[in-house]
Amino acid sequence: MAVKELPMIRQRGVCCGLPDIDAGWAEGTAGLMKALSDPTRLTMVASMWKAEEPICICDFTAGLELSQPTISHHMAKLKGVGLVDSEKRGIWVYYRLSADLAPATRRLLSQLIA
Amino acid sequence: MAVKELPMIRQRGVCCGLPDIDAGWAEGTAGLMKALSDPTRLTMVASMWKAEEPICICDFTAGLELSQPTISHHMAKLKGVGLVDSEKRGIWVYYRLSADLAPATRRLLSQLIA
DNA sequence: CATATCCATCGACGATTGTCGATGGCTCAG
DNA sequence: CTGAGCCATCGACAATCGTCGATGGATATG
Repeated sequence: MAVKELPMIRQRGVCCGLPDIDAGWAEGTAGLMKALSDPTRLTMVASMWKAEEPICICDFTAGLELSQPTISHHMAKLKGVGLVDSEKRGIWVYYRLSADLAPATRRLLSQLIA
Repeated sequence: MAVKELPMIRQRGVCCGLPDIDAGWAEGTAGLMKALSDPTRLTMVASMWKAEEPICICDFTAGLELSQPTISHHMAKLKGVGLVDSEKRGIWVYYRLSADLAPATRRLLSQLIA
């Protein structure tokens, strides 16, 4: 990321071009970022990442200081962007990071979760 | 990320523990994610990343189909989390990715922007 | 069956967000 | 000085978000 000099000459009312940024990429990536933009959801994702085994919703409800509907709501958002998979076992529902995460997403998480 | 087996036995009303996730990390990282959770801001960041030279606000206003106050508003958010630096030059204001981004943040962006 | 636990969904609420038009401060050209 | 262009800030608005209590379905126990 070498930083070039500022352009010296510029006429009023005349703007230069921007690099081409794919709108689909921006939309999709923003969706993923939005899913990760809440401390609670980030904590859940990091927990599943570090635990490397499925975690029961009841454990999140007990561990984080939030109501059960709120936990469910956050988990639904993570599921909505395909970050997690769920598995029902008896009366419990276990969540884990999706088995088929895109490699880029996996690298992103490994970068994110120290 | 080997996925272990589900716990077989579990008593009703008894929950296991969660991995320890630092609350400060969650809060801070969520803030960064929130800054990147909008397609417009993501496009701006990617533009500055790829251009490797400062970009004038007027170029964003011309290139993205949004009003000038909206562009300014988004840029202010990016500046708020320390992602960008600004430099006034005549009647123009140029923005670039912050010169002293945390290495982890830089790696994150390089991972994000294909 | 009756009861208790776990969980998702619904409906509601205040808070935050993305967007815009209007305004005013700078800065340069004439 | 005057006018015009660039930009940040303000005030407003609809939309979304995070949170909760209430409800109901599913499942296991007795």
